[in-house]
Amino acid sequence: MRKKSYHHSDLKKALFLSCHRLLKRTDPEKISLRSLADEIGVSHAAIYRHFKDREALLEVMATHGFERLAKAQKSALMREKTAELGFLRAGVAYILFAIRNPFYYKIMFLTKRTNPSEELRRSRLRSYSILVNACRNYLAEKGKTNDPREYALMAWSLVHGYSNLYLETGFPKSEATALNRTPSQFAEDILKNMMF
Amino acid sequence: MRKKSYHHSDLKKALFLSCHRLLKRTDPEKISLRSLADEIGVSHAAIYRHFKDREALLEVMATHGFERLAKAQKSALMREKTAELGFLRAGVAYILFAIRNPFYYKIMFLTKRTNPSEELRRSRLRSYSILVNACRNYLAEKGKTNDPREYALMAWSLVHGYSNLYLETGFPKSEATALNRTPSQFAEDILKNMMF
DNA sequence: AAAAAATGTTGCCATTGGTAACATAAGATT
DNA sequence: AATCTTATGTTACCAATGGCAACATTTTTT
Repeated sequence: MRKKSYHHSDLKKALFLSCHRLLKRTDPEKISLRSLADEIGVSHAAIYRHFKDREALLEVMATHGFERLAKAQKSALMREKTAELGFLRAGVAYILFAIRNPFYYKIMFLTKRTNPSEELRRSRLRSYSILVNACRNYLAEKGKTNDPREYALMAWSLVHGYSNLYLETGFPKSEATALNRTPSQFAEDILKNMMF
Repeated sequence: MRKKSYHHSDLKKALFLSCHRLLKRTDPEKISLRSLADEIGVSHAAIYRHFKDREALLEVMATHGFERLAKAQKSALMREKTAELGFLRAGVAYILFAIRNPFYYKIMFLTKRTNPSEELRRSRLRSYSILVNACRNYLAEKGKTNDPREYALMAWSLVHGYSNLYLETGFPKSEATALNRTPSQFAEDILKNMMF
């Protein structure tokens, strides 16, 4: 296997993986196409053969983030027997994902994508529909008459807001420790409070 | 009054005002020091006599944003007679502020300030303490036994999350119109749902 | 084998945040 | 009033960045 073949075997995937690795510890704002290219050992302009521009690459990463989130929520849901517990766990899973993947979370939400691709919108919607479903089941199980869409949006707002406040202000964290709990226990309490 | 005096009379205030005007219609990411300087008719380097760097200027604007938000919340609170209604209105006022001042809201929250100044932290905290207070009053009025800090954080998460989702995904907006309501009516319903 | 398409490279550009060296105005000190 | 000091501008420069164009080298099609 030649070291210096003119053509990289699969630059697109290499870029994805490299970006993935960076997003584990780096603010997306600080990821430059040039540093990426350097790391891979390719010229910066090569990137444009695979992504229209910087934004396009970040969008792909955001889409991947939504897929990972959906997976985490689904597995949390399925681990529980009752719809009620499943709904609760899915909410906690959302928050845990945000806390554990702050930079992924940031490209998913905290950066406005002016013209989101079809794929990004789909993956975002899929993640939402998991929630709405869990919500519907929970409401049915409890015989509650709330509008599921309204209730789902409320739940989403709650976990999303908590996550954002955690990441951007650190407030939920300090409040949780002040009350002798972990942030995720605290989040669970808040979710329960909303539910009952 | 000479047009071209070497010294601008109050460049710091001019920068603030110019930035304020821009933030009404421009994404903070796209505000460059040079465009600001151009607009005012001053060289870009002059800015550094008044602000350490770009971040310092944005921080001042963020602080101002928190002051405006606190004002809006306070006036909403005082307009109502019962603690319950006041709490509700303050929440709606929060969301309205975000919706009406998307770019201010963004510099306040959606951009991580790695080393927030003392002033920024204070103004942020003041806005939070208004909420906690309203919350405490509401709980007392209703004879509820919830921990006010937990309840306040829940409420904050809710309105913050709703605002973010509105600004970043447009979801609350489309859901609201789908259910034949305005976003703020919808938000009010969600808040009520949380409260009762 | 020749043509075409895909994928990389180098070189360039404009924009940006930031710094240094210099210029001028305004105040303070004598 | 003359001079020194400080505040506040200016110009000139730098390095990093996203992006584009023109060119180079493979790979694929025909």
